[in-house]
Amino acid sequence: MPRVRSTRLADRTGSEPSARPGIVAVAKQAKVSIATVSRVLNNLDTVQPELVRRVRAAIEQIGYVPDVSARALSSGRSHLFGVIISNLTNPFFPELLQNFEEYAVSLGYEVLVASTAYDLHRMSLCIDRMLKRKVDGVAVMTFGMEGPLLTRFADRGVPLVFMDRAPDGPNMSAIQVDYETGIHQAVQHLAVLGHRRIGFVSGPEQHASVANRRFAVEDAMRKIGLVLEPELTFSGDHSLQSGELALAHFVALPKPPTAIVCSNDLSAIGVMHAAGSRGISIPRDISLIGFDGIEIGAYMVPPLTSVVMSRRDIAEAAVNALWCCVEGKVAPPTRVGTHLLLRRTTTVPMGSLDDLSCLPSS
Amino acid sequence: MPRVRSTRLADRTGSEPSARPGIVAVAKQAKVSIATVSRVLNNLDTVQPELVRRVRAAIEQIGYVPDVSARALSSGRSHLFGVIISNLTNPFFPELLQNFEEYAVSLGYEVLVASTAYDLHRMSLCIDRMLKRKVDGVAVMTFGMEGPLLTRFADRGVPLVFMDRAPDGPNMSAIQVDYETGIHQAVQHLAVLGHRRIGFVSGPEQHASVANRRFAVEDAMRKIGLVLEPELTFSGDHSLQSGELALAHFVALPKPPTAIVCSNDLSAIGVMHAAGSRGISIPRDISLIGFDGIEIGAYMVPPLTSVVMSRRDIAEAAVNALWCCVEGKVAPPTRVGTHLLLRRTTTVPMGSLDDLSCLPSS
DNA sequence: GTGAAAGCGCTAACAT
DNA sequence: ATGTTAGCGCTTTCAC
Repeated sequence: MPRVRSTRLADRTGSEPSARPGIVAVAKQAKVSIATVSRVLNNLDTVQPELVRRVRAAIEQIGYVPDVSARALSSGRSHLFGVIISNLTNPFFPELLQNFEEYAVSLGYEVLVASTAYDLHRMSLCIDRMLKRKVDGVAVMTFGMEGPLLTRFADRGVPLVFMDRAPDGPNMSAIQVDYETGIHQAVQHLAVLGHRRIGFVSGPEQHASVANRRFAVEDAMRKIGLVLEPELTFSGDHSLQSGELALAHFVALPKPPTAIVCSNDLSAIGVMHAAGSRGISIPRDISLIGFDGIEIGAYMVPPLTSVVMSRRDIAEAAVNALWCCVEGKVAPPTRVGTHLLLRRTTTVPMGSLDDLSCLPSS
Repeated sequence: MPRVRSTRLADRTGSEPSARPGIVAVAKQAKVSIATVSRVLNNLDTVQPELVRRVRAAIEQIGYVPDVSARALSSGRSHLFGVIISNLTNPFFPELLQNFEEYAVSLGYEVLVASTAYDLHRMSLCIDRMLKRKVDGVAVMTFGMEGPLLTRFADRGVPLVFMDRAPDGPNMSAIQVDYETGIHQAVQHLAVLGHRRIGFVSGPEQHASVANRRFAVEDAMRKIGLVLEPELTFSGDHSLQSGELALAHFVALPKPPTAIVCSNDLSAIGVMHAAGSRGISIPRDISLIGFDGIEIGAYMVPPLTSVVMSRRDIAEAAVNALWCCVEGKVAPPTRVGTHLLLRRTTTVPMGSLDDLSCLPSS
């Protein structure tokens, strides 16, 4: 006995919304079987051009839109990519997401965003959400997705892409980022200006992509005969607040650094803010370099010098890795570059300026 | 003849991912019918407690996760809410989205984000995407969704929620924002400081929520005997860049304003930046008030005074309106408040300071 | 190359 | 209160 499903919809709207035409309607209109329509929809080049034309015309004519749920149910693929990030309010992520969305959509996918706020429970919930929606792949842009949590994905064979380092596994891939180049440029730049006491504000180092930034800084300093002093290293969490704390820590030191490198722009902005409210001038008193190259950095006063990492490149690499996995193709290894973007938060260190200004009077 | 669908998955992963248990497995395990399982899943309180317990236990035991596609296909509801915004890179939207997501998820919904970049073609695409995924409702947080575009939603009976003003229709609702309070406070504050020439940087006024801000400014000024001069009104687009242009415009005037109110924080930050690069001091030379109260505003140097509008309230009102529509309930009318958040970008106007400083020497 | 038909895993009508 | 069963709109096998 036939059910009258459309009643529900009609009830909701008051006016009768035209019942959405299905694949059957298209088939009828084009005088072909639904199988053929399906083939055309999926570009299975085993259909005669004439039939393709007729089907296309029919689709156009009756305004047919395929039903994603039905397709997902029967094909097992949701055409959904998940993105797990820590926090949307760090401008880096929206910028990343914007690109991710654009590229994913161009490939016929939608994006499901979930933010963890670094909270283990919320992380677990995020995974549930992704699993429930049967995402075809997930880009994990936060840390803490190890061990037991990860196996939930692995068990279902969900492809995963990470930053920098992926756990072992058949469906795991990683986006390689070349931190060295940009960070070496940054450290070099400071050294050339005359800085020797360089401080570093780190982020949540559980995340490989964050730890690697510190390694790159240490490495760059070592290469020019400097060391990253433990007291000049502040462990933050990439938030504005942690930047403030970092500055407070540094200026309380007997010998504060003359320059600070931050693991991300948000902390750098925090440093600027804290400096401003203490009457410490950036860059006159302390030079500052951030990391990420977020747009708003250019609008700080003074504009923030930063090591730029292309959101677009990362987003596209991530989508691509996922897409390749789904399609059974091998994702080409990607390496995303970084480079120093000079703006106005660096200058020669305090001391050297004093020396210069002393010359005339000596 | 039985198909062996799982082969595909197995092929993908190499190792055999345990076939996902379905509702049948749960029913078998709990020794009830699938209908009962379905009832438990949907909390249809017509099931005996004992059976509920058994079903819950079975679900737990075999790690059952309902299949959303199947559920969507058969129930006609996707449990997906769409959010259409102009641009993710304006910090206001991520902050809004974060709250939207949290609340929607707590109600069992996922969020599909689409950004239009104010581009008509992309807008149309956004609607296609939403329709294709059969979202149960859409929050439209950008302008340009009028007429023909909107009817695409209306035809399908998709509930819509807007800011400030909703088109007529059975499934349309609007979040009322009380701009007056906050903006009156802002204008009042400037007036009390002594400002008379107050400039206004507007946004894309096609959007009611933007136009209303201008009205509120005009209204507030009128109430204290001032008028918003046409030459002191700059029409921007809420971007950082348009803030820069605005400042350039204002300072080129024979009599520049002594204070500027911006339609959003991003433009205000643009104004600050442009001022900084011209050696114009905020607030000494020009006082500045933004709108939105985005987090980063507090980290500007000096911290940006702004009219705050709660992202949480707006997000929750939006989700709630949509949810009520879907559930056939009547959404209670919401009114979101605004208020002035004093930080450090306002002070007495230049002239009055001069007067004071002249006193001793006269 | 094309069509007929069997499910995909649920929900909801109907029968009990 | 619980079970039985017919679809939801597709994809995909299999037969032609």
